[in-house]
Amino acid sequence: MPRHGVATDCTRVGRVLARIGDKWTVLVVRQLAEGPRRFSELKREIGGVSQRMLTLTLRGLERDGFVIRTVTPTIPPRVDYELTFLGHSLREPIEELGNWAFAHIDAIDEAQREFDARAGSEPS
Amino acid sequence: MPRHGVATDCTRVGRVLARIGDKWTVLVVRQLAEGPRRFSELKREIGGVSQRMLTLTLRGLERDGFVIRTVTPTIPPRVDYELTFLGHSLREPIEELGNWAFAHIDAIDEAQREFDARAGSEPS
DNA sequence: CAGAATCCCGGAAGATACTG
DNA sequence: CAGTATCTTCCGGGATTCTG
Repeated sequence: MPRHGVATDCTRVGRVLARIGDKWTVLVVRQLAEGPRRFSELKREIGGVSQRMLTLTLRGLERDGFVIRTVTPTIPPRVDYELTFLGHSLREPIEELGNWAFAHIDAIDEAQREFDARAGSEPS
Repeated sequence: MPRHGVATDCTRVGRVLARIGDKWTVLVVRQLAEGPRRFSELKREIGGVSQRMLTLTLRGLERDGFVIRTVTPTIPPRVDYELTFLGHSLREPIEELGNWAFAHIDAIDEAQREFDARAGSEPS
């Protein structure tokens, strides 16, 4: 069993964060967690995402082994995306983060308000 | 107790991810987890970070209430940073993520190699 | 329908120089 | 020592257009 502390190897955590920390990945994973989705379904359900970014996000997830892309070569074509086992396992740490965010978001908000108030009233 | 699913509210998770998902935050938190640090200590220990980015990262963490900044107005000046209680609580989800990353990084690496191999050999 | 290709902009982030 | 200021470069990401 490898012994590792607070954040394990920086590089590893950094790479994972670089993936799930981007703008759309978490939203996509959340939708796919509820079942397979077509491209247009994801686009509609997520809302605010461009085709380009949805494509890039899905490609990244596919490359990392989080998502499987299934093409049905009909006309018009149909493409389904679904989480792999690895993709599903990613839900746990994301959910943890979500729970943490839910629990502490108010404290963060207030800290920000206080900070901004101080910054506004004590310039040089 | 609020009931919330996979990723809680997107906005909340998104804001937290936007903070800890940036390039340097996790590295800084990891160092501060081991105890208070001076600016130059952080800069040296982290390595590769510019003064500018370290400053901005610390300001962001301070604003969010994760870090306390203590100035000792000597000459030369001395500034210490330390995690707040909120900051320490952030270590848990980060560590979870670290553990997850540690456990699955090999699978991700191989998925990437396979994907890249396919992409290289099956162009139109 | 599901993208690929192209153009474009704003912000992230690095390098450098200066300062209390 | 611990920043701030400025400049520049780079890239994420949006809008639009085209295609099998």
